[in-house]
Amino acid sequence: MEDLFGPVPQPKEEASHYADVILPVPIPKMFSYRIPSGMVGQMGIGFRVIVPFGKRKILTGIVGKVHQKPPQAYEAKTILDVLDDGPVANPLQINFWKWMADYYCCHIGEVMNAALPSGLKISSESKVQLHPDFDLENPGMPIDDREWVILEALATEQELDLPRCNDLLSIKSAHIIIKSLLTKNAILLFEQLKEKYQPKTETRIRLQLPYVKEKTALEALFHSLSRAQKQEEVLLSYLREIPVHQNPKKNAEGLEKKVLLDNGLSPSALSSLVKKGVFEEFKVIISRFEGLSETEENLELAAFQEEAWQEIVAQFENKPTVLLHGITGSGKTEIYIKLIQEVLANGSQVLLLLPEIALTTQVVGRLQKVFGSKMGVFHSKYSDNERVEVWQGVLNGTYDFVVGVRSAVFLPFDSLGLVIVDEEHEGSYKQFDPSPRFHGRDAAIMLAWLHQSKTLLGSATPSFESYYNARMGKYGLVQLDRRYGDAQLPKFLLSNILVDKKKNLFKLEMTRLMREKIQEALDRQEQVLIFQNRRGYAPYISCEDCGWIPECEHCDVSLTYHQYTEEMRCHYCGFKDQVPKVCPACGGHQLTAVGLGTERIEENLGLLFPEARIARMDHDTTRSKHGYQRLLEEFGAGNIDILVGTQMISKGLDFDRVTLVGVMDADRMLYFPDFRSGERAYQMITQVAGRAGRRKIRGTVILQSRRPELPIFDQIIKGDYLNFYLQEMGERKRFYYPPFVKNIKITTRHKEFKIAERAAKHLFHLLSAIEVKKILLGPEKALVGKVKNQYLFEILVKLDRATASQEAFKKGLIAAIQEVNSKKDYKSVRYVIDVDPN
DNA sequence: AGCACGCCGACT
DNA sequence: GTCGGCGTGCTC
Repeated sequence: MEDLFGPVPQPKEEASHYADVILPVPIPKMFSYRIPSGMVGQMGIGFRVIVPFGKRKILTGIVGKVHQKPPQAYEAKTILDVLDDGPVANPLQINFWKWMADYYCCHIGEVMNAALPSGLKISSESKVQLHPDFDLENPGMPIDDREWVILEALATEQELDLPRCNDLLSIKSAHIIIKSLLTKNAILLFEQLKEKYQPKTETRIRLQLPYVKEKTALEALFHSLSRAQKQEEVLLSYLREIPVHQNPKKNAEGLEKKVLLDNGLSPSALSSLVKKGVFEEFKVIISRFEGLSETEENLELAAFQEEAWQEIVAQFENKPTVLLHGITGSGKTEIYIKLIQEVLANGSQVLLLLPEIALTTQVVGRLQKVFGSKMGVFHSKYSDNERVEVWQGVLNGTYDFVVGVRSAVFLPFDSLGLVIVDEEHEGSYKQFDPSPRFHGRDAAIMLAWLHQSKTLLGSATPSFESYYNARMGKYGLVQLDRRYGDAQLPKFLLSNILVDKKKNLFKLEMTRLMREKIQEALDRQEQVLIFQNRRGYAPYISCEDCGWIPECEHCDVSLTYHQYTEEMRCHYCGFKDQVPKVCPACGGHQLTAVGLGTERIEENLGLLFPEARIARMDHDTTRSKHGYQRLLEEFGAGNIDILVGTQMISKGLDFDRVTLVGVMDADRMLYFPDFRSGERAYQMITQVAGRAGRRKIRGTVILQSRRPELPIFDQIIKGDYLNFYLQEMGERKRFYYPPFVKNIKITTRHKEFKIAERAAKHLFHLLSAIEVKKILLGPEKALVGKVKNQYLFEILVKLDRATASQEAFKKGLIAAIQEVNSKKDYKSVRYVIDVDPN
């Protein structure tokens, strides 16, 4: 503070500074710590700090606020250390975290946990060592046998971590013994902090300076090596790669050890040369990502794309969010590229979100050709170290443009100019399990808003929420209804399962039409995609005599039969069991698989088309990091004739030779007990149909159905999204479904049915007293009423779309949960709040 | 969420 | 008697 007379003299006792620190614990507040005076200038919002927490824990947190108000109710502990020279997160990110915690009713620590790659978190490990004043020969107090075990180990090993102590004593927790030794002043406990992120290094070799500077030294060296043939070979080989005298600079950079030894040289000869001081071994930090250079120069937009692009730019003038509704194959990617190039040229950053499955595909390769090494990829299959490198790449400006999955919204952007959410309607944008249960698209819109920038949503089949916002004028709307290169939309054929069944033409789950069309495609050497949104062999096994169905021991669901591994698995908790030989209920021998999964379709196809090469793409065949990529390459190379798959095959596959797409059970998706089932079915079928005939030949799509007369099929076939939307919206309005209301789902969870139920009822009662316009449904046993031995009850709340009433309700909700939780019967009940559930 | 503390039953 | 089971409360 300054006045006319210059700086105000500092008071004698300097005011203490405090930092409110975000810690990775699920407690809904920040924690205030005192900042040591020497540290004040070295830190601020977004810095990582190390703080003591509780009795013996040390945590890393991020400073969320700096102030000078000492806390009233307690004595603040002191920050132990600042970890970096600069902030790892900027103030804008912290605001983003706060918004997310508020909107999704979770704790800011949980948001931080999700946001930081775990490589940026620091783990603390407690270790013990002998107390320097302690005399092993003369302890001066009674030491029992188990204590001696620890002390003797410490005499030889200097220090021990806690798991090691447990091992030594073969007990689960040694802490009682450790505590006793501590009080006897026999040992000391200390914390060792470990940075998890390890930069990737490579070992390089270079010639020591004397041999570079003076030719005579090198000559003398060769002379002395005349009797060591292997070493001479190494030296010669090195000099062949790096002519040190012509190019001493290159010697300074050295040669990668692996490359040198790849020439079939002896590693031991090299190491003796290193020992002699001829070569020097050193390590350099390298990037985990290969630098790729741009290979594609200019892209040409078709006239209709150019038009759409101009319209998007124009709409951004007065709307922060624009929805690009473009049919499959209309070339949305090209439009994205042009927009991205423009924003990057202005010096701003761009984030492109893709659903998880779309990220591994051709889209990324395509973008890489255009943007090269300026583009970062943020993938869910990346290791922590790789994630940290993308994070730091954004921080230091290596990556101005990132393509990533939903968690890429947490990267440390400081000047976003544009956020694009492709396949905006995809349900997988919503994080479901660990909190924060956020929607990638909605978070992206918020993020863009915080950066004062724009969001483009792209989809062939927009979510009703976005379409509604666009039609109401809240978002801009741009339509693209032509395919690139004027490829034709596929021809749809509805095939009636029931009719074929009657005529006995329904064989191995396929109608005659389906079988004929597949055969025709095979005859023409074209490729076929078969879609069934269910993995495994069959949803369940059933006893033909008594109807018994195997169920999971821990969850309220039947077990899915996987033929390949010959076992039954629970898709909720992963429980596995062997298939019983006889029915445990009646002793019957007729156990048969009921229903249809991808595995069974694969098998059926093998029987019907024995000469065809068939492969399957689902969660089970693509579990490994490159499984997906490999299948795609095989398919692209034409080594596969028929590919069977789940939704995985509906995303981003763009292959010329696919002319037929078969949907095994088009009705299945319509019967989910969920208000979105119609929307989902439309999106799914349209999406997978879009894989057919993306080039010259017109593709064909066959939908097998039991009820082909349903209007939704006609709408899908005509591509009449608007009519489908309007019709469904009538229902949504009548029954108060989103987007007319905002949903919040609250689940209570307890290992006892009655307690979970009663807690839910109690909560329901408290919620109904909140003075906000709302509809409360429940509490009801969840659709899957038991998961992992915990019973689940759900309450569904429908709220007005107005932000104010949502905020008021959420406040009341948190208070209500706290009140229920304070009752001693319900202490161990867990609550899950899901805002905008899927 | 961890983790300590504290109060109970099943054993060397 | 002790070990270790889990219910309860706290974390700046």
